Amino acid sequence: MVEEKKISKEELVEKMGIHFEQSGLTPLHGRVFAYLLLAEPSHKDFFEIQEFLKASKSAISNAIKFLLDKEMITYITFSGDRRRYFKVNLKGWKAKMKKDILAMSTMISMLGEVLSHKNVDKEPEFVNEITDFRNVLLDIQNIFKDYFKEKG
Amino acid sequence: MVEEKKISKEELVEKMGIHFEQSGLTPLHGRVFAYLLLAEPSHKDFFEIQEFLKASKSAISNAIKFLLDKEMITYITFSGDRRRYFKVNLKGWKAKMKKDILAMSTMISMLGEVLSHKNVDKEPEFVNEITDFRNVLLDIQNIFKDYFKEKG
DNA sequence: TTTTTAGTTCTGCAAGTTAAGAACCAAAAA
DNA sequence: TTTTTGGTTCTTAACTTGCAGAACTAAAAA
Repeated sequence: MVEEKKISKEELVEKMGIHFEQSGLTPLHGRVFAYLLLAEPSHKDFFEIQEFLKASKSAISNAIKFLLDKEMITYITFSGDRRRYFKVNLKGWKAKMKKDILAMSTMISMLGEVLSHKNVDKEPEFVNEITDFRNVLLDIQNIFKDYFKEKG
Repeated sequence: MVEEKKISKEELVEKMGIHFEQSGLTPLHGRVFAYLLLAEPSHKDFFEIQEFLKASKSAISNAIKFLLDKEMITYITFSGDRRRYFKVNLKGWKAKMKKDILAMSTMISMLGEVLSHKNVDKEPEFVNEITDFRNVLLDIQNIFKDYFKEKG
């Protein structure tokens, strides 16, 4: 049975690129990451990335620099070959996600400060709503802590 | 015992504003929301917001429009008073957060497409890593679904 | 009717961002 | 030593954003 690949690599890179863009990367950074996710073999050199994405060297260089810095990609090398071969770093990506999720703690502590500024007697319903919301965040945070404790 | 409020309202608005900015709002949109979170009473009119934040009418108008559209705030009115009094909408905020979290499903389905493009025989370890990562996302999504099913 | 209030919408600009192009550089090859 | 390879860094153009200011509008007050 021949497998049908409904959507081309190019199209999928664009589509995923848009998603990464929406989650904070620049269009090109997103496309570089998407390209590497789809790459077969999973490691590609500078020129292959540049050629596929038809972008300038400087843009590719900066994208690689950025993604390396965020630990969303790493690279491997082969002896007798000066080029670096870049590939997605799933561990780094996961760590980043974990960090983003746990950034919730900032919100939790800020809501704590908000509550400490409130006069409970004045608008008890509103104070309760904030408290409840903060408790939801605390619940979620604990669920995650448990999950990450168990599953890394 | 007299309560000491360590940090001023102004400072807290700036601090929270920066946090909201980092999570996608513009600086001013973030500050308006932060101001309303701290407001006592919890509803403030256009001019009070403008005065506190020292911003232009148009900027405040657009911030309010934006936050209303995202359902992060609502307003109440009082008979014989034409002004609208804006206040944070905790239900709407929570709903937005929930929606943002469940936007993860886009990533899950994209990784599904990535996997369908992969030749499993070629780099089984990498395919497994992606599969594992996708499963983590699925786990997290389910944890949220369960939590929200139980606790609203 | 005119004026004031409570905003909204339009216009414009300063600041920031994205990516291109060219100049540059270090290591390896010739 | 010179040239090529594999990039990085600097500069710049095009575009986007965030917000101010001014013009505008509809409802209420005078």
